[in-house]
Amino acid sequence: MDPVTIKDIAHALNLSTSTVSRALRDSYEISPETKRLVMEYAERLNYRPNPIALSLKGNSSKALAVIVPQIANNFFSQAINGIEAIAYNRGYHVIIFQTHESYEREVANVQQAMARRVDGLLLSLSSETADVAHLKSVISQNMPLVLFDRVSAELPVTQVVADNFGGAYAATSHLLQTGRRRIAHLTIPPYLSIAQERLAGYRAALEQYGVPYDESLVRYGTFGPDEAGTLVDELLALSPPPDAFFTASDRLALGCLAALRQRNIDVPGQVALLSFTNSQSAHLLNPPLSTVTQPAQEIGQLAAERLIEQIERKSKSTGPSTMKLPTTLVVRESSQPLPKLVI
Amino acid sequence: MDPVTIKDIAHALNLSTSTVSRALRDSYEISPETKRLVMEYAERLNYRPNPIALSLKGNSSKALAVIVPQIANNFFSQAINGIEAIAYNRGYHVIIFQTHESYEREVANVQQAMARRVDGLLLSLSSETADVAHLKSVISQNMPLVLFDRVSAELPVTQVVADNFGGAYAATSHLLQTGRRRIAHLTIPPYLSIAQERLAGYRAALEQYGVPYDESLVRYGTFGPDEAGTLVDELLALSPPPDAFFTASDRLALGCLAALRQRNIDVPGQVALLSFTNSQSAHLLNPPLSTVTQPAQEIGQLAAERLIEQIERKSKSTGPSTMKLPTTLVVRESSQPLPKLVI
DNA sequence: TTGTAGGCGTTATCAG
DNA sequence: CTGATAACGCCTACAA
Repeated sequence: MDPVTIKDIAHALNLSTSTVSRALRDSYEISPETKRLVMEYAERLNYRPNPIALSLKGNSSKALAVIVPQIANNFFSQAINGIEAIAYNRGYHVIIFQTHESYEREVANVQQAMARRVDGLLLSLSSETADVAHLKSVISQNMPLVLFDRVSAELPVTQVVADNFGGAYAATSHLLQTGRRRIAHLTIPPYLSIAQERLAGYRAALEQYGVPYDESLVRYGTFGPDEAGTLVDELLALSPPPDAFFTASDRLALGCLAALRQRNIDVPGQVALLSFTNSQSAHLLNPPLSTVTQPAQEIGQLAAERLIEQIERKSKSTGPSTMKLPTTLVVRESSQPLPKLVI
Repeated sequence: MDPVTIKDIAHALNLSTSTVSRALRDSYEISPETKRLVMEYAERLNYRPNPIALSLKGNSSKALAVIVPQIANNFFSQAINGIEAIAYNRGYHVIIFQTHESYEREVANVQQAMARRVDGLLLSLSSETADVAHLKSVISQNMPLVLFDRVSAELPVTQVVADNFGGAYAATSHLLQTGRRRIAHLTIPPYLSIAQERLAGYRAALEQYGVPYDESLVRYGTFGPDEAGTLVDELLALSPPPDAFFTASDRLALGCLAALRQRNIDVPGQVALLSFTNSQSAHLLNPPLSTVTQPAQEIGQLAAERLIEQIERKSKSTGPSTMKLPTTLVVRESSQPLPKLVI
């Protein structure tokens, strides 16, 4: 019960493989009669061209590689959702790789994807990645590449990100407007572009409000298990302690909230909490979590669209560009104005 | 800067392609000297065999298809995480397809995967899928297939699921033990194996406690947006209204909680809420959500392992079997005993 | 020990 | 209009 090939059809119909091939592609040089014959027979046998043979021939595999740190993460799973939707519509398949935040794994995955002869690469950097030589090599081999979310300014490629600066600025401003002055920033490893941009937005807002930047209020997580507890403790030990937390991810937000609750810190009475997050249940938490939301699915879609464009018209007409999608600040109870102002 | 091929190496070294091929595979019939030469040169040029050519030749693509209803779903993204981990270790790649709960899309995806000549299929049925002819055809073509989570008894293949009956039984028993008697069951479409098993567990527990089964307390969602609100309203309109909700998914649990809260229903005072869920923040909700958790990642891992076994020793030594992984009931505040017993 | 030839499924080129 | 042939990259009889 092996798959039907053109050869099978040719044999059965006493035609040559080239005639059958042309008939199937509805070539103008084939007689209507023969076309009909071939088409019908192919239909009956449920003929499907072998995409592997096509790839080998045409140098196009109709497959995209998606390389992300973690699939089991609200942001990335939503982004992949967007990518898959676009890819499917354009006839591409999506091959998934996880780096598990490891640089080595990222390099290995990129090589594997190249070896697979994918038509293009969508990538979000691991938190360990400081050196992007492996991606420069990808570019020098003319492999279409689009970065999303965690990008690198060193790479002259199209990049799709959320407006992290704007989101962090809005978040911090909101906290300042509601009377907070000692705003801790709990964030992800500093190599990451998004960490830098969020930090910049945070600092810009502080400056705008004349609040001096205090380095000791900024802490970097490392994706370790239960790290939020430690960081929260360190911050609470400061004097004066923070009156607000601005966290940079789902994980940190939930970890931070759990830690605060466990230590019987009143949120938002003692400290407010506001986070970058794509968690579906932010509004159901106690207290509801104010958030800056990234349009994860749209980022995935846009990145996939740009990649496919790049693949299909290999003309370098449009150079690399960075596309920023707006984030959404949603204020929920947890960051409402302080009853009595601190300072 | 095209990828290096065996031919390139052969040319450069004045050897034939077959010699190079054999040298690279470390064949015994090649002189150590030649081997060294070839190996070193290949190394320098960073030669990588073209997997597409290998596939075309060998009939093995080293790729697995994973077909799920939705990637952006805690359960599935965790399961895929497990799948990818195993696949990566065994040298397989993972190609992702989403059915978006559509039967047609599922059929199309299965065909695409077959056309891609993947080595095996991991699938979780869409909620619309009543007819599994497309999968019988997969089996009849000798394509390795493993179902997980949403399975079908009609198919003689290996299936990996959580103990849905046991989980539902434990959940319902817990609610009964804490004094609830009118337990509503808000669940997913009835075609799904997991819906049936959960319903069976629910009924078994009721029977065990001598509480008559009331069909009007069971409602089926359809993955529509904001459907929980309607269902909750219908249930609350019953007389007597339910004193507990047992929901079958993340989505339903969060939707239900939001609806209850919006209607100012005290949870767990008026109604308790307990759910099948893989949400990472169940313990942070207000009130903390008691849950039955499926070992999503382990299900993915086990399914991938079984599939790869099946692929690699094509011997049909081990027939199809159904593997049930235990679920975990975690009781949190929301289903604590009722202060005053309802009856 | 190495080389030659054929084939995996398809398409493109060139002849009839 | 249709057919033979070569090629994509690799492997494997079979020859030498």
